[in-house]
Amino acid sequence: MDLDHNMALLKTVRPFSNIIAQLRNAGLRPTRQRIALGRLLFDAEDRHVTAEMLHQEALAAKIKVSLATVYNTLNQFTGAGLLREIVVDSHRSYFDTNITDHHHFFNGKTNKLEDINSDQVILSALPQPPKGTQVTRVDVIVRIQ
Amino acid sequence: MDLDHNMALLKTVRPFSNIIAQLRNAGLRPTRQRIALGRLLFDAEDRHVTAEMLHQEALAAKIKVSLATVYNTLNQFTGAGLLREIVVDSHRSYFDTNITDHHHFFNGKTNKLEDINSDQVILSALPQPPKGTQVTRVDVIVRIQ
DNA sequence: GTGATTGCAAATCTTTTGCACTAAA
DNA sequence: TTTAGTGCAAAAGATTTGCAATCAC
Repeated sequence: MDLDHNMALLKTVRPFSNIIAQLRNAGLRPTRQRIALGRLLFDAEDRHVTAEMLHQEALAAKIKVSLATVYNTLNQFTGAGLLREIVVDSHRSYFDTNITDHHHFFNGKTNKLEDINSDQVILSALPQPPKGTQVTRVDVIVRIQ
Repeated sequence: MDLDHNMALLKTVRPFSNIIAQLRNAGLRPTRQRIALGRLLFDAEDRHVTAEMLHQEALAAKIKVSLATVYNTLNQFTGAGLLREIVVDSHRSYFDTNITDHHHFFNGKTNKLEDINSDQVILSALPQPPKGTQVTRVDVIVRIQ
């Protein structure tokens, strides 16, 4: 039995998500809006969205939700560890559904993010953090054109 | 007033930088505002500033300059290669006077940046950029608390 | 029912821009 | 004199917030 094939199958099967359970687990009431946004976000492969993008997508899918609620929801999901914010552009916030350890390509022409698997980047030396501090995360951003 | 005295005075006033020549070289007219901001930025060790910070600093130094001009100047300096923009916070732009190849600590508690010398980070593996693109820059941000 | 959530509009914050004025060449 | 640069206020974007209406439990 081929492991890669199994993994691919798992990802294919993932559309039956338990977003409701995830929300409850995070202490967030499973409201219509949160469930709908959660499905848009998690019932697909790894995604990188801005609030505006997700709002447009929701409207296109006939989900009635305000932009303010999209912002609030993205922030709540991030606080709950369901999303990760990626800082690549000082004018816009991107949110990543892939919360495992990994890095990013950022295309400055298309403004699109792309995941880099953590095993593709080897950081063989890092400095000691300043006294009294500890490392919370290391982001590697490969900017491309 | 004799010439030697003038030269001595000039040296006293601008001990280390020649911002006027740098500006001319970059095709930017050496105006009173650009010279003053340039001195604040470059007559010191490596600095990480936001527009608001530099504006406050200018006002404190009795330099009459508007916030809009500070923004414009930071962008022009960056375009001319005198500064580098560092993206660590999706709500604010930081500018770094160190334009050599290096990386950063970003303290999430104090919102302060600190340089990491490029020889302190060893990236021994990086993925191939996607077809049709080329790497323009690699940023390593070590987030600390 | 009650407490959390939502929608909307207004507020806030950062950054850019239009235009008349000023200064550098 | 000619053109670039500046200041100001207004505009533009992104994001947050206050509050009444609505929804989940």
